Amino acid sequence: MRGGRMSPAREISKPRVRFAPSPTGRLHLGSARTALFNWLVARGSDGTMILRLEDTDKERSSPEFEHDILGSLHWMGIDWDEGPDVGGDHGPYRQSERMGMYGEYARQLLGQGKAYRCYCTSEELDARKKAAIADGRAWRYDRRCLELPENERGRLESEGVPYTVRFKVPAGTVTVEDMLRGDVNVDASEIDDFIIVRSDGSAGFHLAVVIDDMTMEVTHVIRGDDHLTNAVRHVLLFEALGARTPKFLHHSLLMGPDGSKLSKRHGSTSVSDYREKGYLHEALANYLALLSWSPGDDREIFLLPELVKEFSIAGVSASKAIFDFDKLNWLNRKHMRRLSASELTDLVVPFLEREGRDAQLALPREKLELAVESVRNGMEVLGDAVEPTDVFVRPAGELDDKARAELRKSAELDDALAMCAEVLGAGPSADMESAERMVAALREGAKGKGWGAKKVLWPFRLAVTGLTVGPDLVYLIIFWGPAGCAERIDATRATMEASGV
RNA sequence: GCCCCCAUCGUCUAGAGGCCUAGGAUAUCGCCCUUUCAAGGCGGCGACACGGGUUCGAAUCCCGUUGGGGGCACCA
Repeated sequence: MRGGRMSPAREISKPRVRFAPSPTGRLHLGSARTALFNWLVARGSDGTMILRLEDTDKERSSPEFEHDILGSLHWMGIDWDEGPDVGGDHGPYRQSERMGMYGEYARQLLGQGKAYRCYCTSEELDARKKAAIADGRAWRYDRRCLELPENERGRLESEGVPYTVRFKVPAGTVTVEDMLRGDVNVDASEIDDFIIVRSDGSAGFHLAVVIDDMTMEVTHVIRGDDHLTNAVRHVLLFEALGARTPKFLHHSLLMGPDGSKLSKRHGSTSVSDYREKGYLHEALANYLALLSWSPGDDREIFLLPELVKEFSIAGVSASKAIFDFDKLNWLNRKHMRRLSASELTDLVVPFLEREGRDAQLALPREKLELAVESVRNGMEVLGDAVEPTDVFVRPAGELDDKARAELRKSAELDDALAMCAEVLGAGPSADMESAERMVAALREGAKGKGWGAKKVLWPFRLAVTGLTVGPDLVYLIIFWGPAGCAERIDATRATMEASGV
């Protein structure tokens, strides 16, 4: 928490914040974190959350991605008060629908001499840039079109040569007031005259963002560190437009395990990937919040409402955040543990469906819940319930090789299994308590013979399930019932005899 | 290359000049529990990047170095 200690989120009075993704891909984990920070600030201080789609890049934007972004946000529990789907007083909320507005402001800047037309083509620019770099000079736009002779300008205009509009960066020092990093000062000479209107007449990113933030009355711009230098341009634009500059907070970027910006080569990076993998939305949101934010004490498990209550900008760190898959897994476990058997089962069912586990799905609901419950502490993600619950739909008497070998090794197998049959015969009921009593009785029985408990319990597992690994014995007893278990043991014996033991 | 940001265990972090022999979590290792796999309990390993200041005293403040990251598009 080096960067700065500003007022807690709830001390900000009615902020208007926005999350402004561009629909050029599925919602990235890093963007989700940005959205979460914005949302926490809004919800923690009676503010307004705005969702704005920055879809000015027609080539790369798609409705499919837009759908994924809204869906992923909703899944995480993030909502908004104004946005493309819910409307609001400052709409429209898609930049593609705001183009007319940008044109007006661009004309205003042009009229005031704060911007100028540039007739340089991309090719010319490219060539001059290459030349500059070859000469070892830093390349910045050379202002050729700002200094165009009048007659030349007139000729180009009358010929209708396409042009871009560039912002005329004034000399001086620009200060970005960042809530996390303090004042960031940059000399304007570092910034070249950037393009605010493209040659096709559409607004560029910087113009669109600033006009939107201005007209949407955004008070706090919370976004990634990668925009810190852009903020310099934005401050310049706000000033040129005579608008109040919002407060900024540039949080650190999400990195992969190797320390570079989290990207596909580190594995899955979209929220929907994690949803599909079987992570709980509570766990993902919790984890994302914990990257760069800390409550200041040892607590780590938070539900969204608790996060809203606890989150404060003062607890946000300015340093890098590496995405740690292990810790996410741990948090997912923690959050799964809070779920009831019924809730967990609801979440597991789609995974059983996806894997075509018809047999499990055909189970009566309470049996399925029991099966899921019995394997829950082995689960890291929801999909982990699929394979381990197979044990409950195995045919009786079917042995895998390891189980068969273990059974053969057992010296007093017949005695042990006879004891199992006896104990199982003692009770028809199949609740947790009586199942525990039966296991206890098996232990007692073993003790009575001077054996360790394993001598009886191990063959019990092997004979009932035909496998060497599986859920706790009490679950087996409840699932099949004492009589069912006894039958399965008999079936295993028959198998053993048939194979000549 | 230029500009900007960042710097505590492998990772996420606590730390607001003396509460620091630097705390927690995760990962890892070991032990315990134990019918299997886990889970759980207990314990171990493990960090203030470096160098200068300021100060009675620095992980904390300042400067420099190094390292990492970001930006320098008619992408956002």
